[in-house]
Amino acid sequence: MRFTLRQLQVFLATAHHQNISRAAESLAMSQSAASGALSDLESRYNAQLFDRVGKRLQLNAQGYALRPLAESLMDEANEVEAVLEQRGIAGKLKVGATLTIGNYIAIPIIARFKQEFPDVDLRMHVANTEHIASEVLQFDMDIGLIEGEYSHPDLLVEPWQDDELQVFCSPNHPFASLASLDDKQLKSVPWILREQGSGTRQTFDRAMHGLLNDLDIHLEFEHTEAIKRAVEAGLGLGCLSRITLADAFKRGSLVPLDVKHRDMGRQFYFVTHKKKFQSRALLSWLETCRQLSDS
Amino acid sequence: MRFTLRQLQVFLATAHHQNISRAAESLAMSQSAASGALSDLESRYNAQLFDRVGKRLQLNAQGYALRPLAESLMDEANEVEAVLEQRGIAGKLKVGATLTIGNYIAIPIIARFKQEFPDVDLRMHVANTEHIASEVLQFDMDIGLIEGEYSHPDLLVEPWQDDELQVFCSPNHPFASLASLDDKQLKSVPWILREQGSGTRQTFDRAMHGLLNDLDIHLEFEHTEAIKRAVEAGLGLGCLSRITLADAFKRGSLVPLDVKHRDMGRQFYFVTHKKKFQSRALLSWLETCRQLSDS
DNA sequence: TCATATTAATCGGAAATACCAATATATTAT
DNA sequence: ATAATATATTGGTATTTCCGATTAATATGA
Repeated sequence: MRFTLRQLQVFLATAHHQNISRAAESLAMSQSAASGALSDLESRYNAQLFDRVGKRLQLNAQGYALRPLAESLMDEANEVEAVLEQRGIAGKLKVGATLTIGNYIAIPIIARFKQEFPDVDLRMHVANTEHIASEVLQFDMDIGLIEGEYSHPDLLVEPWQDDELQVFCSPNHPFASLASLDDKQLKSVPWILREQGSGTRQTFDRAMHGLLNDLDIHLEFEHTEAIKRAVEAGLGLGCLSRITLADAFKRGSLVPLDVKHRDMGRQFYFVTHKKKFQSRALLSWLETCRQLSDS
Repeated sequence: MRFTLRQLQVFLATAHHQNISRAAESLAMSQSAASGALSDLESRYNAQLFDRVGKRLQLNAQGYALRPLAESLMDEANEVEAVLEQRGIAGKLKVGATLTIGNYIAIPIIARFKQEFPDVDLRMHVANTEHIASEVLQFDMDIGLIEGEYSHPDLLVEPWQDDELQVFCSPNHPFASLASLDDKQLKSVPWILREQGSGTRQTFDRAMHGLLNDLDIHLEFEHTEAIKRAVEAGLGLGCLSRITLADAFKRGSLVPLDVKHRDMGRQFYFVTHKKKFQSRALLSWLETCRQLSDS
């Protein structure tokens, strides 16, 4: 073995920041040491990991090939260190989730996980599917919990649990007492929906296929609470994941509506990087997720 | 990261040899350096990896927990180095196989594999199922190809391909012309079989369940060729994997016999260590195995 | 366009580390 | 008890790592 873990750390930090100085800073070492470590790694193997265009460090093909392996190696080195330090399951775990999942489903999971594994430094970041996928790809996030379908050669996308959208209105709405709605009725009223690009909207659009151009999309919000309040105020019909509506239905502040011949089903997925080492913290997180969605 | 790859190498070599001096020798370093590296690793983390009983170094609980992770880490470090050196798929691959598999099935696989991946240093070691499993457990072997069922919490045993045993006799034997044999006939003649403990014998015993005590086991050999020659000489009936008999049947030097109500089916398995890093060489080997057993 | 800021690479020296040979110490075998 | 075998320790040397300072090259902005 003619490289050191330190050199790999420098390589990874540099790939991350695309900047030696900030990489050095993040590793609490001098810029010269980082520069030296990197060029040492390269010259030892007669390899170019970065293309130096001016003072810019651009990861090249070989560096690109190295990155996932190096990342995985460092994760594993952390596990080794955990055993050496006789720590239990500990470490950092960066989880990304979409709005619906992060605000509703993830909350009880986080509670349970923190209780079972208090030594894991868990960070949850809420963003849209695409953003989460790209962070997982960049190794900036350990796992993503997403709604929309997403596929990429380097990503492992695993179905996790089923979900269904639910059309709803205020109790005072004329539709509130109807047994079910047909296409004509759907076209006759204003809608209040999540914005384009969200997983919820994606599913809605698919479910309303063929009808989409005729629908009156009155308002778009980026948050489920805003939509619920707008619908409550009688501004129109809404369509959101059942999970976000359970409370409102129980209280009677909103009313579920049955829609004919429209499939509102969808799935939530785990998304991870294929080349990433599966740390014990990550495996425990997955385990906790699965346990709580079975019950 | 407060440990080095070198220290981990020393740890692993010591765990392997249970002896610092030979570990040092295998790493081409002095005994004192190895001793120093190991005690450095231990003192840095205030950890005991080995119990020093007299001059014996006995891996203890913590060391035992560390070993699979460390082993996996080093394997992955080798992959990293392969990328740095811009090698293709290369490295060492130690394959263990039982007699039947090693001498018959593995030959064409090895030929194909060497042709496709000439840079992999492939070593095949033939031994019985139990021995192979224990070497895989000790990380002395990357993968085992076994016949018998075998289970262990740290081992991953994956079904690979089907096989069937075949009863056979010499062309001059009175049974040669019979359409099929019943239990009474099976009991009336001497048998020439593989020895107790072999996978082939294990399957035979299971197939002959209820009849076993009444069978006349005339001879036991450790090699299939010996059994075939003895049966050819008219010394009795044999029972071996079909694969080892195809040639003899084609030449007419041996004759297959049909046996009623006896299930001679069995399976071959891949066996690997759960915690082991799957190197590209190993994955390629598995791929080659699967390709050739499909066709 | 020219000055200023930013950044990567390089150099010299200090500190830390890895290594070896020799030696001391401990255990097993005869 | 003695020889043989192993591990740990010590002292000394070579190597490596790192920092601060400097230099060279590139962006930024007036």
